[in-house]
Amino acid sequence: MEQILPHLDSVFSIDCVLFGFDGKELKILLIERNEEPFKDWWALPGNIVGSDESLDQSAARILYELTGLRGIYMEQYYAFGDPGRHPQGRVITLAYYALIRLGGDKDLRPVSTYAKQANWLPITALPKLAFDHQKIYDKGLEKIKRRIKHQPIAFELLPEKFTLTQLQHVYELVLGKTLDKRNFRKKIVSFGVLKELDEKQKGVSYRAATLYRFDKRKYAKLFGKEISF
Amino acid sequence: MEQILPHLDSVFSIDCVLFGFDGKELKILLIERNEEPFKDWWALPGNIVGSDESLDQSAARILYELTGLRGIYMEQYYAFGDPGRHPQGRVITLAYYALIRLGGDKDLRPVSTYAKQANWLPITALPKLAFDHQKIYDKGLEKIKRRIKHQPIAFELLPEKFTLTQLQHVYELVLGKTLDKRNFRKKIVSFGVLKELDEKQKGVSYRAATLYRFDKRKYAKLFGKEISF
DNA sequence: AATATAGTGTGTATTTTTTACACTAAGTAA
DNA sequence: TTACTTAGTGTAAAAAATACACACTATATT
Repeated sequence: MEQILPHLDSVFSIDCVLFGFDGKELKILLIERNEEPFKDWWALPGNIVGSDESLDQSAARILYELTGLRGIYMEQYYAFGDPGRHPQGRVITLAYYALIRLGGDKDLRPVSTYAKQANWLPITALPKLAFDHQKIYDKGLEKIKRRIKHQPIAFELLPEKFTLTQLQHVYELVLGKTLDKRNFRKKIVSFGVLKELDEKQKGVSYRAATLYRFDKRKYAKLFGKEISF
Repeated sequence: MEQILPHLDSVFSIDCVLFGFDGKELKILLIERNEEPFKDWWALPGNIVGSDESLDQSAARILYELTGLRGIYMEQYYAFGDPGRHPQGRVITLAYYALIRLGGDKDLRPVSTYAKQANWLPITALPKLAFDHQKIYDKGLEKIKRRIKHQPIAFELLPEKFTLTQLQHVYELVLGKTLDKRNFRKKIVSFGVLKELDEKQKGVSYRAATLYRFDKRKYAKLFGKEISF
């Protein structure tokens, strides 16, 4: 988002693609703009980088202001700076993606005045986006597709305790293809970063699945080894 | 590089890690600063982004000013913006790497006044670098290590016609490990992006090797398929 | 002409990884 | 007790990765 346009040569902002998973769908958080340009359009949340904060801090602040969440996994992935990308002047923006597990829509905080509303929208049915935000989103999705194959980031979209089926579901949604159940389980277990718990899924009307947890200590020991899907 | 510091809230620059290969070693281009801060230190070449140029254009211009070269493969890879990274104020910098084949040091142009000299230095013996440029370089090397495994970028470091041994040499230098000759050739040929020429290496005092060329058309046909080393 | 030198170019067997594929077990609800 | 729904498991075949050594060829040297 780039509403504040002081008369400087250039403005430096951060835009965020916040991916959320509610157990069913992969969604991103969009805000409906209440100001020109692109009034009434949907846009990625973003803001100007403060003068005393690091880039990562700035991204975390933007996310916090919108969702009230802290400690979320975020990663910088690309800078967009075409001279024409903002109709009112030069705005260079740095894109971050974040991965968030959604427990209902309660995560949403009141939103600042420049937005009418903020909403989690499924990535399978996104509206037209303001500015070059479609490009920013596309590149973000591409990045997490690539990264989920090599880094243990899928867990960031799930609750602390999860079933293997849920984990597979995340992979399938991000990669955009179905995976074989037996092969998936074989592989994910062979990485040795999961801890099997003495606990079962609850509240389901069928056989309850075993719960697992991502084991950071085991993962730390693998340092250097490549994970690959 | 960040010499110009107008009294703005923040300054936005680009720094470049220019990787060059001379047939023997992998080198990067560094400049020796002639101004405070970090006077007499070696630093990555860089400059302020102009108000009417895109980020890629800006990076290309910086490279051109220093080397006289155009049409070089460059890629943006990370933004560095810690509040303390520049002693005189807030400077956010976007890092690019470039891959260049060196044909002797003739590529070097006269250098602007803020630098005493510019030099290609082997990456195996780099001096201490100004600002946070060591961090920027480290991340750049990491990036090309990763990218050379999946994208056909090694050719950018070689002349148009090259031998398989030269190509292997590039991979070994970038990856920092030796590769098996037979397996390397088997694999690289199986990708199907090389065109074998009716031409041999010249001027060597031993059996001349066959020359190859990177075949962009064949590569275009592979779109979507993953290359992997 | 013979020899030394230095890098080119090639094949196969073994191991590891990836893929394809289908049924039984367990728990809940009616 | 039966129907329903998802959990959980193994094996065989194919593909990919690895390990490994020697003969060939062009030139330079004597």
